[in-house]
Amino acid sequence: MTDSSPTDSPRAQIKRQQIMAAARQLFLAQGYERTSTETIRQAAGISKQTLYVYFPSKVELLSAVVTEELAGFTLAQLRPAPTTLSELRAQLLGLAQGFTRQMMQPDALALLRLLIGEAVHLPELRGTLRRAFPARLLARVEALLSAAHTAGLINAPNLNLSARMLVGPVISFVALDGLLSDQPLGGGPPAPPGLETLTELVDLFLLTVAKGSRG
Amino acid sequence: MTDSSPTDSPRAQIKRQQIMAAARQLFLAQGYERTSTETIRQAAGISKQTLYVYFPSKVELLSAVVTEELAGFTLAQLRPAPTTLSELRAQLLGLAQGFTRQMMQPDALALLRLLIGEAVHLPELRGTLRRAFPARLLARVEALLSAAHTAGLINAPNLNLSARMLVGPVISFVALDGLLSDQPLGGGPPAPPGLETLTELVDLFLLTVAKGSRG
DNA sequence: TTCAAACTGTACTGTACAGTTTGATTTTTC
DNA sequence: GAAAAATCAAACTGTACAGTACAGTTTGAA
Repeated sequence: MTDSSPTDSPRAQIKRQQIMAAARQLFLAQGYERTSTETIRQAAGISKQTLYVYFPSKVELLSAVVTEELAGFTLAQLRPAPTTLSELRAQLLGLAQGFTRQMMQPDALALLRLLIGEAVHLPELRGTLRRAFPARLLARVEALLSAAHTAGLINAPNLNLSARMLVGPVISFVALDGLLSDQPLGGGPPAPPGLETLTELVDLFLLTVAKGSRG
Repeated sequence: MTDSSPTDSPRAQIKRQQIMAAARQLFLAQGYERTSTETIRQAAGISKQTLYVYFPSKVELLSAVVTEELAGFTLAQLRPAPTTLSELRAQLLGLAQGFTRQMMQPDALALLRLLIGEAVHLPELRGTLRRAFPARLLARVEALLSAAHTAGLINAPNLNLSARMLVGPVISFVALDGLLSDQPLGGGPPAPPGLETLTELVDLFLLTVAKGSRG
């Protein structure tokens, strides 16, 4: 937003990245309030003045970090609409697997924690919530199911609820095992659900949209 | 824990509650770091000295507040093991409904936000996570399904995953619409899913554990 | 009336922090 | 090699905060 960089030269870009990398690590590890600009400047190896040349305030630095971090999350490639149940199954599995793999990383969980805990109190981050990863997954699955429904593959009168039947269990792994478990911070990442579990989940899910299962 | 109350007289109990009520409101609205002991003391209408007589530190006050708040959440009464599918259905619906009704309250969401955002950084709260509400729901549903399975009502080789198939979608409402939506803070509570939606959800879920649907 | 517990207000300690100012020094660019 | 841009260190401003010290006041029961 407020681009107070000295120039937009490659040089300046690099410095920006250098500052953001340092800030990123600290914000994710300690949270926003517990991280001081002094610590950030030390970690970035620059003077305080330079920091404020590149970012007008601490909160704008956070905003830049979070925005970039969020942009790093990707959902599995959008593929052509499925024409068979087996294609649908494969696409759903791909989405579920890609999501959990990325999300169960310590950094991803820390980012989510940061967003959930701080965004309410920081207007600068408010809009970021809408673009948050789990919400994007729900939209994507809903679109996929809609296509499958149009193609006559499945039976789903309530698309949003059906999407939640798949996305919900996936989120439950992240939320319960990732966000709400009390493992010590250094104690390695929480174990993500295995591929077999996700396959089993997708198959259970397909039962709920199978043709003929309801009116 | 550290009980530094002047006495355990009813009088002291009341004062404790009075302080905790003020702190509760502030912590939930603003978060831990953004709430000062000075503000708490003002809201409680007492002197700073008194506050520190009843609670040895700010973080212990938070801990007391969170612990009490969490104790206020209840799951639907434990009922006798279901003997018919229709009983199972009713019990599942009761759990899902009770959970969402409580959880979609602004205060409940704020507490969850506080737990997720702060507990990692405050050893005093770490253990509280294990007792957090959503995790309790999963355990309860799993136990219920186990009983139903023993009674021969359902088919569920993977009890934990099956429980997640119900709990996950319920959590998805809280997580996506409650925690990760960016509605302005004063803008009323997020709309909880209606009873029809939850009924539909339970029925979809039952398809995944219906006898005969898989080996 | 006395006594003890609870409470008050105020001032204070020590610390931490975001952001600014200054004036000098380095680095880049032409 | 000079002008311009970027960076630096360090001191400083103003504020905020957790927790303590203190000296005096209220309250309620014996």
